[in-house]
Amino acid sequence: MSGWYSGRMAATESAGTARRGLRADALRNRQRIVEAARQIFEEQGLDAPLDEVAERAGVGAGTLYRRFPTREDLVEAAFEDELLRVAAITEEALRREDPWAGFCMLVERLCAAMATDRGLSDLLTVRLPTSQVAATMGERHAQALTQLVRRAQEAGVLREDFVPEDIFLFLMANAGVTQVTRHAAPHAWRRLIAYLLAACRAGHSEPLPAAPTPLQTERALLGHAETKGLRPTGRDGQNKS
Amino acid sequence: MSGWYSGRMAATESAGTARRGLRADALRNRQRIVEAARQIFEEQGLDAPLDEVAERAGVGAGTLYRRFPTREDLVEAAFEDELLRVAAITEEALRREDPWAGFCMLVERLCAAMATDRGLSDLLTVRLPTSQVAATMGERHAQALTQLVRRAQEAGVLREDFVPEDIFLFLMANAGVTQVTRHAAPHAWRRLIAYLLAACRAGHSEPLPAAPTPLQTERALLGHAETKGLRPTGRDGQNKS
DNA sequence: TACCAACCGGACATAATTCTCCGGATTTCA
DNA sequence: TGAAATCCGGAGAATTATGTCCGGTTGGTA
Repeated sequence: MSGWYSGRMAATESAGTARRGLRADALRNRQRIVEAARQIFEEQGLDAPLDEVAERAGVGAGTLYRRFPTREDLVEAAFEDELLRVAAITEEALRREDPWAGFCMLVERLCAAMATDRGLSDLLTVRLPTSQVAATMGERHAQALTQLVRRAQEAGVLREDFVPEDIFLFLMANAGVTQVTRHAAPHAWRRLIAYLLAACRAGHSEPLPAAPTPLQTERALLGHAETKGLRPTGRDGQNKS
Repeated sequence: MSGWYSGRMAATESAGTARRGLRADALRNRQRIVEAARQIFEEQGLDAPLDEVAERAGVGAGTLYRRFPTREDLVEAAFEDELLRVAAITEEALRREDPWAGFCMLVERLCAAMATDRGLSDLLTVRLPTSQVAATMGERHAQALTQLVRRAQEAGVLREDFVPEDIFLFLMANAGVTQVTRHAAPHAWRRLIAYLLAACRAGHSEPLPAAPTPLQTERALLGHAETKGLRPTGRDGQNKS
């Protein structure tokens, strides 16, 4: 949103489409498209119709497809800075002195980011490996992640059989919860994570965040069903055959 | 598959479409459609194209839509017996003497059923409240569920702040994991559930099932992305603009 | 200022899915 | 057996999303 294109990255050119040599109006439109995509993806997930992105950006569909030939190109451009921010979480967690606090921080911050951004949620689970950005980011952080886990285990606060891949397991679980509860019980995922962190800890068990009420649960499921593809089916009367 | 239509249910008529008074060929086709739907839904989830159901059933699209005007009608008919089987799990768990074993059995069996049946997974999370069957089944078992939880808590083996709604939380999390890992790491969900059960228990922590290897994790994500909407995009060469 | 290359945008072709219509075939019952 | 009620099935209209094409416009440069 702020400095999504900083000059130092010009060499990397990770977004798949050349940025240099663009005419002024082309560059302007590119920015508007990326910003619109970021919003739409955050609201609707990575499967959102691209025409809607073009509309919000105020450009024609042709402009969008010319600049970003595939959906993946657009996804990469839209989440470039967001992924950097996510990546920074691991390093920030490593800077914490308390190994357990660092570990919890990683899980909680990752899940929190996914809870507020459907696109990011898709990106970190379903689509992770199809994205070039994610690949490089994953490389860059697999090491930090392993380090964070090992440090907590050596401190004796994390169970020995925990493996770094479990983080992804947790992210998938988190995605499953947020996908359904996002609107009616936006904090349900915190309870899931609290359970999982309690299970990771060698011993102990801390009080859980409030559970969603039955009403919240019901509305979570209902609301999500309405949001997804379950429209009134278009049929008005019975067929009189 | 075997006795999905037992005469004693004729009074209930829960499937939304009348079954009595159907001509012989109509009834035959109805059965074939329901069986085909059960298979397709199990393989592809509840959003599978209905034409595919018609094709596998060996009937025309018109026949399918005449018998089941909405997708929900077909879903209900297809999962009628499956839901009864799921419902029986709770009662079976209650018949176990050990409260903790009963509780674990409930969670594990529910999740196992979801892991092998995409349609059931959808039904128990995303679409649960839109289904009439699920509503009645939910009524019937909310009580047994509460009883199972309370029993375990009174025995001192289940943490006091666990609530029956947490079961749904676990199911959503399980759905999130199985959705992604179904093909490449079909047992990843067991590890998640083991974590969650460990967290539920008041104290203790048992060894976890094997974690998915990095290769499995990668293939899980890749395979799932291929299966879902990420086809080759239809474009072959670069656009030469 | 004037020209050309680059770019814009919407109309259009394509594809997938849902749902309907109706001529023709089949079953049932007298 | 024969007629009438019922049902079948595929063609096709409507909808939604994707990706392309081309006439017209704009920005940059001489």
